[in-house]
Amino acid sequence: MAEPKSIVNPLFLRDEDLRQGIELLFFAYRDFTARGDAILAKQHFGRAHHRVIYFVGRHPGMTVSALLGILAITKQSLSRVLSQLVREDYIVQKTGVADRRQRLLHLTDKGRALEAELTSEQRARIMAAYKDAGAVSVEGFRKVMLGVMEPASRKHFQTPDK
Amino acid sequence: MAEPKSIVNPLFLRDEDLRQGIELLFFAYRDFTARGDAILAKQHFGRAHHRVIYFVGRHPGMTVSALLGILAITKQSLSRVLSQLVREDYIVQKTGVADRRQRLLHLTDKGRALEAELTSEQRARIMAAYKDAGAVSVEGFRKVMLGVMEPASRKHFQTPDK
DNA sequence: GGTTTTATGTCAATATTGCTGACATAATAT
DNA sequence: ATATTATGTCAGCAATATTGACATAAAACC
Repeated sequence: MAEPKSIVNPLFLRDEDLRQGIELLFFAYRDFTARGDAILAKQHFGRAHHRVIYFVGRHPGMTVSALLGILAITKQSLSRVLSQLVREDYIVQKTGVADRRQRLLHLTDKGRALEAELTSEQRARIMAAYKDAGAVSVEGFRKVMLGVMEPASRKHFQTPDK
Repeated sequence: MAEPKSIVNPLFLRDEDLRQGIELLFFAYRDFTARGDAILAKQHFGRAHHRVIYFVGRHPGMTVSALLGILAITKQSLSRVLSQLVREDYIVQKTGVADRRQRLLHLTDKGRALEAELTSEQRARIMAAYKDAGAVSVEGFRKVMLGVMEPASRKHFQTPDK
């Protein structure tokens, strides 16, 4: 046989490397979310609550539609989680001024506190990994991750100000 | 105020960059698994079935314990999925020779076919991203991902032969 | 001004994934 | 002979997600 693929593909595109890529994503994502899940479980919340809190914290005043667009789940799925968060005073919905159909989403103080607790752990994890790897590696990480995601998802990373 | 953090942290460790890191992981992982989930749904399987098929394909003859160690779930959770896959002839269990308590796991032809269908899509996705990003970026990606995961998970990436 | 579309919410039924706890069997190790 | 290990299974529970159907209020269109 004499390895036909090694002629066609550069060394970093061998089947073994691609499988390693698959596994890097699996283990990194799993470990990345594990701690947050544990914190949430104490509040009887799950990862879905975390995502909602995270993105509402990131984009205060966002609409429900925009959140649905980011999370890519159905409104019925979001509804339960969002209702809980509103009911338990982590999120408030303010009627839109320009468009009164909209329920603009904001974190409450309680919501901000939980967001900080959850995100700080993940931010610390990313920071440690970035620091160890160095700026050049971080740029490579960024490029590969953007390549892995769907083109539609990349628009969340356009940097208008940078 | 005059941005005290920008003095302490290099440019690539600003809060904005760390948040972007969190989001890169979220979107990349979500999009990475979406297509496979869709294929599985037709078979009335889910992502858990994919993971089992993937790792059994990767390590033929592995024990149930080893699989549990990799997936980091309970044996009860694995049991349902594994039983289904055995019942529907995707995986066979062979009694261990040295230790007859073990049920060594192997894919059947049917299992290998499904594994190929699922993995080829993900491999193609990784390959495209790697190609676009280039070898240096891939090495950076690798470093960051290893940094993000738990030390215990890193042992799955030791390269005894390379 | 009447019709259509949009933004949001809700009810009901279902599937998948995970958990804990309890118990069982067979085989290996001490 | 006893303890431990590898594996399996039953039962119950919780979280996340789905589809489908229906409802309301507000904006947009003609």
